[in-house]
Amino acid sequence: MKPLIISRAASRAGVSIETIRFYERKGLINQPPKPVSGYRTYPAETVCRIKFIRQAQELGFSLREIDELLALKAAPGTDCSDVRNRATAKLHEVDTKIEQLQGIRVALRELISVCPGRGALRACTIMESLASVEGDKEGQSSTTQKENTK
Amino acid sequence: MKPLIISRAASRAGVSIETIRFYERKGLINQPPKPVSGYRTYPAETVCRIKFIRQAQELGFSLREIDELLALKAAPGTDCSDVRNRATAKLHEVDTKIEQLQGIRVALRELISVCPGRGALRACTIMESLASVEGDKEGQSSTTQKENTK
DNA sequence: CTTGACTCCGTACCATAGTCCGGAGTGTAG
DNA sequence: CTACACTCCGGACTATGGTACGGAGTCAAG
Repeated sequence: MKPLIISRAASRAGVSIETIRFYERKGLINQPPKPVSGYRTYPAETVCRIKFIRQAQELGFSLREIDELLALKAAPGTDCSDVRNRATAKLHEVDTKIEQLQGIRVALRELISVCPGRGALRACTIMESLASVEGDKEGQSSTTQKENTK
Repeated sequence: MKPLIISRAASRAGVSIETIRFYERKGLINQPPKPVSGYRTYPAETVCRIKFIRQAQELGFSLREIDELLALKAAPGTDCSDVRNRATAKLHEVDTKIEQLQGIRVALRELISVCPGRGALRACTIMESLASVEGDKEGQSSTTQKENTK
């Protein structure tokens, strides 16, 4: 049985070697001790852990969040509800993002449907509606420089 | 009439001073010439341009894309269809993003609904399904190291 | 005419998720 | 035993959209 050196671990996990090193630097996975001479060998758990990370990424979790998830996994007293709550929070985030994008979609559709689609740019309603957003005369909520700059 | 120095331009456009400078560095807006002595004054067009940028950002355009949009605006022979095509392409991107997020949503919902929601982590089905993704024995599509690393 | 707020400018830094590089060491096939 | 491929390692670089800093100059009020 060939030792699980980094290249094999990477191909098993479906990531690049660089990604493994990156995760090691980020503390998402442990770097195996370096033998006195030779290459590091990775335990099979590391491959699982990387797959876990990729799965969670596909669900929209950031590496930071995944790190927390993995910490929960390691903590002795973790309750299932902790994990479930995180999943629920993420679901809400995803919902919000979808709503925002749907708003964008509506705006884009509107823009496109109204645009004549040919002719000089003068007549382009898209450019117009992007450009003309007049009517707000600064200083509504900003009294000083500082507030705006903060 | 007070001169439109950067702080006033920023508050009128609803961005920070730093953002204006950043856009100047990026070439999205022109930096007004510096007077021999004193502060730069911005033309009103710059404020409009910044508002245009923010509007387009809200529609999901990146700064790079907005730069192109602005270039179109400036080019003499630009046809309205150029702009329309970009908006349409962006609409497709947004649609794709929404679909991806909906896929994520479905997966998260499924995970959450199956999870008991309480009890030890051992029993947490979310963790389980994230962790157990066995069945792919590396090297399906990767013959060499290089391919994986690329 | 001083003080305090502001501008100007380059540079460095933040987060996110990696990717690439180059030199030195190592493992193995021929 | 010698190539050659691979590992190890730190550090630099990518893209995105800004934010922060520090010192020098400037403007306006008191």
